Amino acid sequence: MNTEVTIDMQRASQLLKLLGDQTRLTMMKLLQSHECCVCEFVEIFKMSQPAISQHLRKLRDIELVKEERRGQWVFFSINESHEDYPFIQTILEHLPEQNESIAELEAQGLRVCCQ
Amino acid sequence: MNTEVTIDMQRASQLLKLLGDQTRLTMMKLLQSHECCVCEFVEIFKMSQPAISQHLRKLRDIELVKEERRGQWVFFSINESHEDYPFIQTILEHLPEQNESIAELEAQGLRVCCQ
DNA sequence: TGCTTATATAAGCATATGATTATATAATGA
DNA sequence: TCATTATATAATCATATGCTTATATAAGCA
Repeated sequence: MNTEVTIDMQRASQLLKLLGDQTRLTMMKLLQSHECCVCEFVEIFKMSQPAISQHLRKLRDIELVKEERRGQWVFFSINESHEDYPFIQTILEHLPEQNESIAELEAQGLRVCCQ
Repeated sequence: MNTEVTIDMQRASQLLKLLGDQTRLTMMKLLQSHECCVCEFVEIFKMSQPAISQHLRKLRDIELVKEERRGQWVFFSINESHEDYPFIQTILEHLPEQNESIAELEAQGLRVCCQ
């Protein structure tokens, strides 16, 4: 017995199912270190815009990510205040950094900055 | 950057997808503290024997669990030597103990012992 | 040997999932 | 205002998933 907060099984399996898709899992890992907008994900994953939006919607529906419109773009970021974020975080910690994808974007001049 | 071993994204999402089913996730948590045979799981989950066997097969196919026949019964246990067991373990640590199901089994005299 | 219990596996089926295509909405800028 | 760019959403579809039913296999026991 320890003092850690546990998460109920139904909730846990729901979260794991969402992370059990390689695209969404990679999105979450990426978002841990960088905010990204939809068109950046489209580039990174070489996937259609609706496909990307639908993955992001699933992550947003259970509030794992937050969205914020800035001009034309909608930026997504990790919701660190999520009740289950500590759980999510320990999972993501085991995954390799995805900085390469971001670096590629930058190299191609496709990284979106809107400050 | 830390010294932790990471697990590639494809492998990670495959494992998370498997754990993203409440039955299999609960099986894994149970198996962490108790070996169980198929008929015990049938009782615990109130689920058909083929359904249980099929979940166990998926867990066994990627070697998250080991099986061992003892007489009529086939006992399943966690494969702690699995390359990715540390990853699995950190996930399971966040989940509530499932001792109650085992206790119920024992109360009903349905716990299988074959020594 | 034949019956019972435990388990595995195959086939079938309903639902879930993740993509595509088409279209709507929202912001920007000429 | 109109065209362009970014995004969301709806409809559709192929495939994956998880269950059921039916059946096969394996061990124990009378």
